[in-house]
Amino acid sequence: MTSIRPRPATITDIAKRAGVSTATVSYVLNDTPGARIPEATRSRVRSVADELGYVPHASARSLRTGSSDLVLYVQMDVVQGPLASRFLHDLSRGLRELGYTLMQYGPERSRGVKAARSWAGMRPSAVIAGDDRLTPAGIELLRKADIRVIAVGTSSGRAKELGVSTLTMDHHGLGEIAGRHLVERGCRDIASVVPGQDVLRQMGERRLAGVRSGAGVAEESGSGAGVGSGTGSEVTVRRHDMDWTPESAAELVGTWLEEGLPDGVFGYNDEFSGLLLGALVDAGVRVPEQVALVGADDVMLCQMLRPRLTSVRMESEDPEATARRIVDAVRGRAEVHLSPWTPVLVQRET
Amino acid sequence: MTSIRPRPATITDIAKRAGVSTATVSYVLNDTPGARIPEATRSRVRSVADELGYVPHASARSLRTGSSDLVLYVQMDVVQGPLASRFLHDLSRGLRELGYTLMQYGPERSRGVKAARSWAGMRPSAVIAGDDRLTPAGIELLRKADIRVIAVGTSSGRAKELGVSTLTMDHHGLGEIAGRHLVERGCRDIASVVPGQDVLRQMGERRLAGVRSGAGVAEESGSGAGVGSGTGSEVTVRRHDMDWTPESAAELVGTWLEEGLPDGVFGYNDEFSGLLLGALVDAGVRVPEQVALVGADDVMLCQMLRPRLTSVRMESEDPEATARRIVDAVRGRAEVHLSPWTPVLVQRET
DNA sequence: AGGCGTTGGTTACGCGTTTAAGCTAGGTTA
DNA sequence: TAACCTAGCTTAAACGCGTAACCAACGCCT
Repeated sequence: MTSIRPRPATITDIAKRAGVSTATVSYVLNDTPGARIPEATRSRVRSVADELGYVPHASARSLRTGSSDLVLYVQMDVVQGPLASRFLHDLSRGLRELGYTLMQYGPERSRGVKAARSWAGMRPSAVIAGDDRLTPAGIELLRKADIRVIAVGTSSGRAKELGVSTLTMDHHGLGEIAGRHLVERGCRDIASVVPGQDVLRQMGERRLAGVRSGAGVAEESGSGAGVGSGTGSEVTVRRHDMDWTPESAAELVGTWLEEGLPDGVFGYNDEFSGLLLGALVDAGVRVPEQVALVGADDVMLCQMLRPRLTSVRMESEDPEATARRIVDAVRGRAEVHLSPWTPVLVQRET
Repeated sequence: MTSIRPRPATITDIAKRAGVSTATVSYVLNDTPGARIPEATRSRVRSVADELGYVPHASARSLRTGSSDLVLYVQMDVVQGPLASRFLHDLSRGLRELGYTLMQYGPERSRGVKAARSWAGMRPSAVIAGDDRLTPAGIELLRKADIRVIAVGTSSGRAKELGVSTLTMDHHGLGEIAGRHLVERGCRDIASVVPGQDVLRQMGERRLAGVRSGAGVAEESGSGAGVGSGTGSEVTVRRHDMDWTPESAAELVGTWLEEGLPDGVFGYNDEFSGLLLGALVDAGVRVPEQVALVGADDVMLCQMLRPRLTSVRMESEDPEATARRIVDAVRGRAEVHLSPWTPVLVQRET
């Protein structure tokens, strides 16, 4: 009370005041099994601790025990939107139940060894990060510090080889669903959008590949033609770059009007698709009569647009089970490789 | 190398290997001013540190120095969406430049003393949290631990009295802009939407009050009538609850069709407005001819909808300055009370 | 030769916590 | 009576780091 600088209470303070040693305080406050402390002492210590507003010093504890309860989630763009927040929520709960604390770090712009070093500094039990932030050297550094690594990304390929746990999203499968749907709907000239932006581009490429595969078009057929599976008629899938702006959407639609309108569009995303839908309506194109449109993620936006947007949603069959598996990886029990979401078509009006 | 459990290198390891004392290593690695170490020794120490993959133990350091570089941002629903992420980005950068590390904690469900205790455990320099998570007792606990508190919320009232820094959003002013705009546009029967959901409701109430004020209607005029400012004709503002679902939007529009269509709607939000727009179009209502619609936040969604959604956007005049002020609060230099966003109307087609 | 300033370090301690090991008083057993 | 338990503590040693205080050796001046 009289001290100028308020110094938080320590177990030493409690010990003095309760007339016991610090060890006793520690035993009481941690309910250490095997410690023989009579109830009278216990309650005395506890009430003093309460009175002093004691709160244990996490740093000191982790310094002593050598391990922290911290799990670092390095913010990334790989998994985003409602899916990410749902996932984060489940994960956070699962970890908390096991005594871990999930902390989000970022937005992070550094990568590789430099990033790994800054993560390792806080000696977390595990790091969950986008695989674009991880390099072999960085992973090695973390492993040496006995920190588990979980790489999140589009493809588990590289990370898997490095022996870290992975969490992937099946963008290819998502694209396949969209491609197949469009072909079944009768589309023969499909346009697939790839975002120009850095991180999204990779995912766009994978989704594009998926659309091709779903539409029964050979991988490398650029803007060429392939044979539609089953139907026998020709299906083409062309790739188009677009930025996340209304102007870019209008420009792309302009290009289509010149070069010939596709009859089916996979907009990469609900958001990209929303912009495209607006631009198409502006151009007087009737959706879905002239152009069918499929988005992805199934966000609320789909239900705001008229016509309502058809979308491919990533469904998690059992979020809790996923969280549990990740917790396993965090504890170092196992190296897990998960891809816990299944793409499902949500058909609406476009 | 031969150790089973990989133990991260410490300065002691480096010291041994470089043939110097730990003090020297510390001096070198921290570039301690005033320490007289010749370049030869410096580089030797550094290379050994590199070789061993040394990374300083954040806990040990903060234990020693008594202060951590950690700033805790407790996730909340009060400030959300694109505004929040932009803000977080600026803040994170500003803090990093000053040597702080911003960490997001949450989603947090506990509150009061219990929450404060768990935050205090990691001895951060400051905690930034929604004011709905803070109680006087919790704030007191944090203050005793010499941790700065920044309360984020709709109204700085309560928190200000408790002597913590505040960061508020002028929801009332936002509503005012919307209300004034609708009246100027000729609307006389205005409907203002308030979300049913917990956290959003408070903000909805404030925005509603703003709409009333902007429309020149007395505060407590429920669904009664007031005198339009300047025009002399009567303006009414009615309040409507709605959930964030398409069904709820349709229901509300249904109510309007029965009770009489308003000629102006403030949808609380772009998202709520988007749902309403869809429902209105479904009902054959022409927007904006029959009903003018104003959202808020000015997210990309506005440019996807047709007609394009008019919105009130919160503009930050100087994000960096804001970040700097907050950093001041974090350092304990000053108790700041900020409301760094100005509502601005972005007129589009609705 | 003695005093002094500078260079290049080292020693020693404390931060708050956990935990293995020891110690004491009283009771039980041989 | 001595040896031996056991309950109920206490002592002391870490953990990794920062830093004030100290120290030896050397060059230089008087």
